[in-house]
Order: sequence, then C-alpha cells, then structure tokens
Amino acid sequence: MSFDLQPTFRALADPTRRDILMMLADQELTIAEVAENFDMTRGAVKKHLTILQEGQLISVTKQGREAINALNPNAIRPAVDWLRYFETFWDDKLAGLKAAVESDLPHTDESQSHD
Amino acid sequence: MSFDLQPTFRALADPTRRDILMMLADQELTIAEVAENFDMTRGAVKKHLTILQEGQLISVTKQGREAINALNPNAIRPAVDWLRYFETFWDDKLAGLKAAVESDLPHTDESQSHD
DNA sequence: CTTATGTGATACCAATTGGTGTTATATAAA
DNA sequence: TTTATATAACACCAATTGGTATCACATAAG
Repeated sequence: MSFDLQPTFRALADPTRRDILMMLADQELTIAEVAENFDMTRGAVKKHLTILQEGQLISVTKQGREAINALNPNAIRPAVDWLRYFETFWDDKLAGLKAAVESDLPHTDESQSHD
Repeated sequence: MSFDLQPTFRALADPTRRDILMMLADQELTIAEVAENFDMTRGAVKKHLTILQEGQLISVTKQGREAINALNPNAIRPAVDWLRYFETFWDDKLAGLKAAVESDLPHTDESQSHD
C-alpha cells in the first residue's frame, strides 16, 4: 500500500551518506571517485552506496568496468512529505499573530482573566 | 557553527520513534501511555523517547511522578531544510527554469531552439 | 597474451542498537 | 505509616552497523 519510508530514513541517518548525496548533487561519480573524498576504504564507501541505493536515493549504472553513481533526487520527496506533516505545528504557521505577540512581549502569555 | 543534524536524523531513522512522533502530534502522553501502543516494555519505549529527546524532537517535563512527553515540532525544520536542498533537482519543480539554467544539457524535454 | 584497474563479495571485528529484566527512587493513595 | 504507581538507571543479550582486509572477476591497456 503506502510507500515504505524506512530504507529512505535509514539511508539518511548517516553523515557520510548525507555527504555523498551532496557530492552527487554536483555530479555523478564512480565509487573510487566518491571514496577519494573520505578517509575510509572503497569497501566501506561501497557499503554506504549500497544503502543509499536501497533507499533509492541514488541510481547505479555500470559503464564498462566502472559503476556510475547518480543522485535520484525524487526519492527524497516521500521523506520530506512525511516530515512536512508536522509543518502544521510549526510556530511561524501563525506567523502574523506570533510575530505581533513576540515583538513587544518578552514571553508569550495570553491569559486574560484568571479570576 | 551550523546545526548538528545527526541527532535529528538518527532519531527519525526508527519506525517506532516516527510512530511516537505521530502520536504526540495528537496529544501529549506519559511514558506509560506511549508504551500502551507498542508491543514492548516501558524500558524500551523510554529509550526511544530519550533518543527523540536528544534529537530535540520532543520535550519532557515532569509532573508529579509522571513524565509528560510533548512534540517539539520546530526541531523537524532543520532536517526538512536540509532535504529541501534537493528540491532543486526534483523533476516537476520549476521544470522550465531548470532547463534554462542547466541549458548546457541537451537532454531536457521540449526546448524550441533546436535546429 | 600479461598486467593493471575498478568493482563485487565475503569473512571478520569492534561498537552500537533495540530489547528485556531487575532494582531503586520518588510520588500518590489508603 | 504502608502500598501502589510511574519513572529512572543499570546490567545483560542478540542483532545490526561501520569499518577493514582479502579474494575473485570483469574490463581496459600494454
């Protein structure tokens, strides 16, 4: 039925993998090229790339003996959509009201009659 | 300097914790109340709540002998902002503009200046 | 052909994670 | 006071994770 967010969030939960995504936003890279930017072995980088692939955040295509890793940006959307559910509760959704209240008062407290 | 996204993404990377966030979007809950909704011990739930707290996704206040867990929705924003960087590359976002900006690439859909 | 390069896959290790169970402590109730 | 409740803190365990090292295989270059 609904999209499984788990592989996506799992892939995003590691700083190395988020760095890789940023790199691939600039350009497609082979495994070796990605690994050049990190202080770890190609094997370790390959594992990260596999997890990114399982989260469908990247696509991997073989060209000769090289594996080209490319960003698959649309796979990020379901995660953003899920997180944006909470936008409803963000403070600035009431931006006008809140700004007005906070601009003068040191702390928001709108109790008028307490009895 | 910049906000550390790691505790946030780590907290979001577990389905139980994401479920807890959804529950807390409806209403604040004690640990025991959260635990009622899962097939695991209160201790396990408490650990998840601690990780959510470390990611600042929830706030915990003691009331008497109870610990009230409340959603802290604004903590989700840095993660959304980070993910939204990739919005630029989404297919249906500003498709025309994107084609214009990256006009080096001839692979885009219906460009008129082909000749 | 031989050699070098890029990758895939595996075994292995240390550290972390998700979970249980137990104990201790603080608070509410009787 | 005694008793029950809600949580905190800990030890402990199995499974997973991040990493290395190694081997095998496919492809490019000589």
